[in-house]
Order: sequence, then C-alpha cells, then structure tokens
Amino acid sequence: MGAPRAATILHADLDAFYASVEQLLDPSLRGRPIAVGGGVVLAASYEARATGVRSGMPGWQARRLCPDLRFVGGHFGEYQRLGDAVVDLFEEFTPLVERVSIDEAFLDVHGAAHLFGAPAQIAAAIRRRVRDELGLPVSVGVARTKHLAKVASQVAKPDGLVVVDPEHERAFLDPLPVGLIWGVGPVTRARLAEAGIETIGQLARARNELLEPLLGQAASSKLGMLAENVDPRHVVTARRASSVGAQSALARQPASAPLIRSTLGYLVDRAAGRLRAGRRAARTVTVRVRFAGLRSVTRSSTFPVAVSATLTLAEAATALALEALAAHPEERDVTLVGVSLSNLVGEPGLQLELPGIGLDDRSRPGSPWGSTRWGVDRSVDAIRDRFGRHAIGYASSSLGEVDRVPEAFRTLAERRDDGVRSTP
DNA sequence: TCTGGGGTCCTAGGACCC
DNA sequence: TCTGGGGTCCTAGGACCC
Repeated sequence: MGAPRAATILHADLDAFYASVEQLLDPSLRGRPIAVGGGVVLAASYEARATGVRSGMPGWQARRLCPDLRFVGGHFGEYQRLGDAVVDLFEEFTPLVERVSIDEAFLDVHGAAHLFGAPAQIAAAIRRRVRDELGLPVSVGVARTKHLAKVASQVAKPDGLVVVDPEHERAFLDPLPVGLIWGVGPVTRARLAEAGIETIGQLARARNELLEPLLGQAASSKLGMLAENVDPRHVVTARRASSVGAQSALARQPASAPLIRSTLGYLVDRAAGRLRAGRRAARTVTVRVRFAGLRSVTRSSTFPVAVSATLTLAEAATALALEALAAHPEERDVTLVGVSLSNLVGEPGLQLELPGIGLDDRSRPGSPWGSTRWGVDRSVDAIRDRFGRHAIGYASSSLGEVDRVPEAFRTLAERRDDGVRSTP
C-alpha cells in the first residue's frame, strides 16, 4: 500500500556459510561434500546438500545419505571474523544495515544511488567484492520490501542475484511455494496444503474466513499480508534482545537433583554473565527440560524485582526444574536442560536486587545477600574480562565433559545487541 | 539408535483489577 | 446476591527462524 517505491532493499545471504569458510581455509575441500559438526550437521556444503544432507540432521543419518561426506571441525573464530568483515563491507555502501544473523543482513540503499549506482548495480558490486576480497559466495535479493528481498535471495541461491522489479512482483510471487514465506514452516505448510493451498498466489487469493480457523488470528493476518505483498517493515539497524538464555543437550541419563543443579549452574552462569555485560537484569526465569522422546516441558516464574545475580537466578532455575521433574514422575531420563531470562530491565530504571528490597530479603529480612552477590558477580565478571571465563567461577558452574559443543559455538550463536561487533 | 544452540512471537486460560 | 465487560499480567506450550 501507499505510494509505489523503488526496489532499494537488499537481502544478502552467505551461501552455506560455515561450509564455505571451511572450503576457503582448506582448498582440498572445495568441490567436495563436507559438513561442519559431528554428532549433528551444523552446516553442509552444496555438494553435500545435493545428496539430501541438511543442517540439523544427525551425523549418522548424513553419513548414510552421503558416504563420501567429510566432517570437518569448526573454525568458529573464523566464522565470526569473516561474518563481521562481510557486514563491514556492506556498511561501505550504506549505514542502513540490519544484521539478522551471523551470515545474513538487510540493506536499505535508497540513499546510495548517487555514489554507487542503482540497487542492482550495488548488489552486483557487493557480490563481486565479497567474492574477491573475502573469498565467499553470497546470494542477494533486491526488491521493494524486506519480505520480497528475502524471498528473492532464496530464489537466487546458490551464488546468485535476483532483482524483483516493482511492476512484476505479483508475477514473481504467485507461482512460488508458500514455504518461502517468512513464518511458514512445516506445520503451517501442511495445514495450508490440506486446504488446497500450495502457492503464494493461492494464499493471496484465499479468504480470511478460511485461513483464520486454520492458522489463528495473528498468523493468518500476517501471512495474508505477506502473500498479498504488503510488508510495512523497515530496515532497523539496532535492536536489543528481549531474552537471554542457554541450553545444553545431555546424553540421555536419569534425572537427578545433582545433575540438574550442576547443569543449570553452568547455564545460568553463562546467561547471567551476558545479562550483566549488557547492563540488564531479568524478572522472569524460564526453565526447559526435555525428556527422552523429545517431549519437553517448561516452568517459569517472575520476580517482583529484576535480578542479575547468578546465584539467585540459579537457585530459582533449579527449583523450577525440580518442580517440573516432580510433575512428571513417569519420565525418568532427561536429554536437555535449558534456561531463559526474560522480562528484561535495563538502565535507566534498573533496580538491582539491593538490600531491603531484594528477593533474598523476603526469606531473610535485612539480609545483605542481595548486595553481596551483586559484588561477587561484578568481581567475577571483571576477572573473566581480563583472564577469560575459565579463570574463575562458582564451584557448580562447570559442565565439564558433559558439554558437547565447543564454547566458541555457543558464543557464535549468541545474538549480539545494538549492532555491537568485535571490529571497530 | 530421533536432533545443536540462541532466539522471536503467538495462543489460551486464569488471576486480578476497575 | 448468580452476574458485565475490558484490560493487564502471568504461565505453559508451540511454531518458527538462523
């Protein structure tokens, strides 16, 4: 709706990013099916994908599909460095860069034409420079809205460029499968298929009275808008996360209080450290426990004041997890434990758990624990800043050999706030 | 031998308030 | 004395994204 606009939004998506970096680092891997990961496929090269290998797939299944598959260890630091370098390159063309993840970003180039030419030329230049200077393939979609640009980059993959002219948007969208719409996953796709809807064109023509009972109110109106090609979103350069969490898959094992306590000790330690690094505190703690058979349950509780102290959060998380286990006595084994901190409060307005108003004081009137814990956490944070996170910690905060993924992978997966990056 | 880790948003029921 | 509507917050679960 509104006045017609030119196609100035770019969506740039690095192709099979982790796998491409591995092939860049080791030329003998180029042109071969490779996967990053081990127990599970974190990324697969296009050669591997051709055999059906997909990210998230268990390693044994991937090997069965592709006997030639080479698993390579992840150079997570390199992924971070190269991902940052790509975004720096984008920012040479426009300050309006919205980083969606390590390997994906939106750019608004409406003000860049006089310097760098038309959006399609900018897209071509970006692709060339990322290839020449960093050695990586990147696909780019160019269109009038974020959604169209994103769909276009998916269509462009691998290593391609698709420009959607504003006059031909309907013709571009109509024949595409609904699964290309942002927000349509396997469940929604199956529901739509039952109603005979498989293409975006069919979805755009479907009546809301048909969709709403099928998908719910919010989803049907959102999808309806995207299918009808209405997307009011703008490119946003800075955005703060609304929750901070950590989780860990465990080798299937009986749920015991010590296991829960030590695992959550480690996970809360990580999450709370990030919380404090962002000068924030949380009011809500949510714990997730997954049982064998992938069934999972959550428990959450909300404090009257925001909390950032590791021990206070860990106690709350442990209590919630034990409660969840007690509610399911039929489940003996756990396969995953996770924690998420939400309802975040930042400065200004951050009322840390201080003596006299803190949580601890509800059970221990006048207890100075709130401030003591705050001081201890600050000291631990400071020492870790200087010497690394293993230099110091709570006795219960180590996962030891239980941790199945490298620490660097966890760090890589974190969404960083406010466009803050490690490069200047 | 059925799956990693970090996130966002939505729904539905219940408590509570006016 | 059996009965209204609206709003907000909390909780549990689920779909989806990278």
